[in-house]
Amino acid sequence: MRKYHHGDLRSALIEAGLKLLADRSADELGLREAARSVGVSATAVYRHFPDKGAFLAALAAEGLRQLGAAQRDAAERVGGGSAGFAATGAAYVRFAIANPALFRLAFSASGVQDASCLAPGGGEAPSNDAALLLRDHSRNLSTDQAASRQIALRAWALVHGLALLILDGQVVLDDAEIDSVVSGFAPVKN
Amino acid sequence: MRKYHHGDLRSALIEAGLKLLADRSADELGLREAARSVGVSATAVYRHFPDKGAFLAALAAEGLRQLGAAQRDAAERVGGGSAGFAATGAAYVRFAIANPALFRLAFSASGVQDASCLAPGGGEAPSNDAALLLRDHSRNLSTDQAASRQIALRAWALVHGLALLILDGQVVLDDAEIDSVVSGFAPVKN
DNA sequence: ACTAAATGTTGACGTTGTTTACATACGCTC
DNA sequence: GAGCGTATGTAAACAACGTCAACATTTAGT
Repeated sequence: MRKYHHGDLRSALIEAGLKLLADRSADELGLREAARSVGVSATAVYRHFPDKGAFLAALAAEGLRQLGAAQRDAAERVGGGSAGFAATGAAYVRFAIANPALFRLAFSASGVQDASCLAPGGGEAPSNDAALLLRDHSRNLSTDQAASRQIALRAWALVHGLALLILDGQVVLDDAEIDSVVSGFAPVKN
Repeated sequence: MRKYHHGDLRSALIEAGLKLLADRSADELGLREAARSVGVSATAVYRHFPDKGAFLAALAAEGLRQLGAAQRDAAERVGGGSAGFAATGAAYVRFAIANPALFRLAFSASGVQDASCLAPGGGEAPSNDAALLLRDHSRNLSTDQAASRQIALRAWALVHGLALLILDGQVVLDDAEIDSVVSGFAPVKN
């Protein structure tokens, strides 16, 4: 005997969406499918999200949160510092491998617009842990603003590219090689 | 007075597809839409492609060809060598910016499976110009196979990540800064 | 000229995102 | 507690999509 009102449909949908993203990609994920999997009618979703994009954005936000947490954990496990920086990089790539669809979604253009802490003029404080860790670690490596921006940019681009090349099957790396590629990163004068 | 037979529908569809990818993304691109835009019925497409995936794969292959050509041009324009390597990197990022949907498609997992020249054991000869340029330039920087693989990996990851971060709006860079980030790349001992 | 293959069309099926109109349940005030 | 407004869920419908099956027309080879 199901109740007419679900209780907390919004979170249930998000949880179901995350579960579905384990084997489907984000654009194979259907609104109706998500609704079906929590046992609710297709259009009930629209009481909690204006459209599919908003639903995906919510999933993306959750993905970003999980990524940040994984990175923070990894950095603390090695005692922070510059080893911690490398650890956040490896954690970034491993998170992508472990959650391909969620990772992709978190950084897709339709996702939440503000993973970025790298607007040209320094920008505002990043709103998520992943970006915050990147900014702080980069600042530790150089007090000069332009230099630390370059460091952040290169570090982010490196792990982001590596992650996606692996996800797309363009490149095949074992765990050790991931560490080696990521930690071989070194700030360069320009 | 249109003929019943089109003449060369396959190439016409590909051309139309490329044109459509200028403002739609690859999964917003519809088979029916492509067919419509060359003035042919929806199902005519199936005489030339087994399914939508095959159509997109053909577009991806063309994208990869264009990317390789742009990189080769760029490298030759600066006289090859290690400046040429940097030029291919910048060209990679600029191509992505100029053709976002096509670039994404070219490297999506469903695309042609072999942009990669970076299988673990050296792998086979790459089948496209982009990968070939990467391999050759990396080999010029180190005769040691493992080292040149690392160089290629890092270089590719850097430009790939940078390109996608820019496309996804996670990061905002002007032209000069792209050059600076890309050419600041330096091989590191690990 | 006849036939077989290649190519294009029509119509249909099941799926999707979304809208509109309607139904039910919760929480508030009296 | 009765009544009522709002939050929440449902049902039916629409257009668009990918794809299949059956049919039509054109081309090419004997």
